[in-house]
Amino acid sequence: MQRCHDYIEALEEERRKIQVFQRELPLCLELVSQAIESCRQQMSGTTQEYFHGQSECSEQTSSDGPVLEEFIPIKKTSDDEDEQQSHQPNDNKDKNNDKSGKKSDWLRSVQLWNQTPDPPVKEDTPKKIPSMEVKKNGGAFHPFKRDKAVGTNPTSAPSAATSSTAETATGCSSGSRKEEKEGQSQRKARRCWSPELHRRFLHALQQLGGSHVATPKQIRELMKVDGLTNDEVKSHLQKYRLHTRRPNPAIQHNGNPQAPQFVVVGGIWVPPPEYTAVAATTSSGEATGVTTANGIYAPVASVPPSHPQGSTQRQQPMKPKKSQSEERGSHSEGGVQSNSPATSSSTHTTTTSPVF
DNA sequence: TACTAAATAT
DNA sequence: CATATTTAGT
Repeated sequence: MQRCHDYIEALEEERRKIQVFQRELPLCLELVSQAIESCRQQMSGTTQEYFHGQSECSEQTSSDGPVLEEFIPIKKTSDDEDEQQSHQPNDNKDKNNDKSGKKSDWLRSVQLWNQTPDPPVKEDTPKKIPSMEVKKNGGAFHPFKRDKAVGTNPTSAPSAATSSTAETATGCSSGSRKEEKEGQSQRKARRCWSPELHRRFLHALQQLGGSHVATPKQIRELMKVDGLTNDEVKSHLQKYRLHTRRPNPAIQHNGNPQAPQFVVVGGIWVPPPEYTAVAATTSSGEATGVTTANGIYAPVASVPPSHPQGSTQRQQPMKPKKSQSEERGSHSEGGVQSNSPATSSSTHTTTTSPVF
């Protein structure tokens, strides 16, 4: 008897632990519960020949078991995640009498956990509904409000400012108009990359050794701008890389050797070779000479060779995937960059950075 | 309409 | 994390 009792306690202890992982181990939890229950019954009715058949006993009978009240019938209705915690499969209200249904219930619930949260419910989809009916109610009414998880964040007020200069809202054309609607799609308000912000971005980039080795997360951390998210940085980085890579095919040569002493190669985007300075620390170099640690606008002094393409990035040819992190160590960019094919017969490429 | 920037999906 | 696609603002 005593042993049994201890056993039960031990099991309960286990169950407590498992409970934390209900989602992951639903069956485990269930089995332990049943085991406990079975033991209890057996004990209580030592004499009583209760035949608990297949462990199906209901717990409630005696149910001194504190347990299971966490059953929440649950239905996935609410989109809120997590609520499902307890999800005990058997909401056995009927227990004994019908053993058949049970098993299937379990399975069903298990699946739910895995995915497809709420097949049944029509609306209320947690996130984006692919499309479908979307737009139609242009605001008519959306009974269900879609709270925005992240929402609240400061975003709207550009302020943020992070220390130092308050990065005036600048740029962003048109004043702030944030429709507070909130009713529907809730697309995050666009973040405007003010010059200040971009400057920080560049700075971070520089510290990290170039747009191709820097990762969004690192960048964000270096920028130290509060409300900024990885996704925003990521997106900006993407754009940056894009711009920087193809400064502009057209211009060069075109015939006007004369006047334009400088061409706008790409404004801020094209800060090709710098980084080197910093790179010193870590090496690399990759970018030929052109020191210019410069800040943002780097007048790329001629340097025909490097030019847009050659220098900064080009590694594209092969290795399309995975790889990239390590790099930096040395790699002076195997070949490439060097030569300066005629391409730029061009004369000078001085950049001027227009505004941003 | 063509393009760009930023958000979001893969 | 890298890219692709979508949604807006010009």
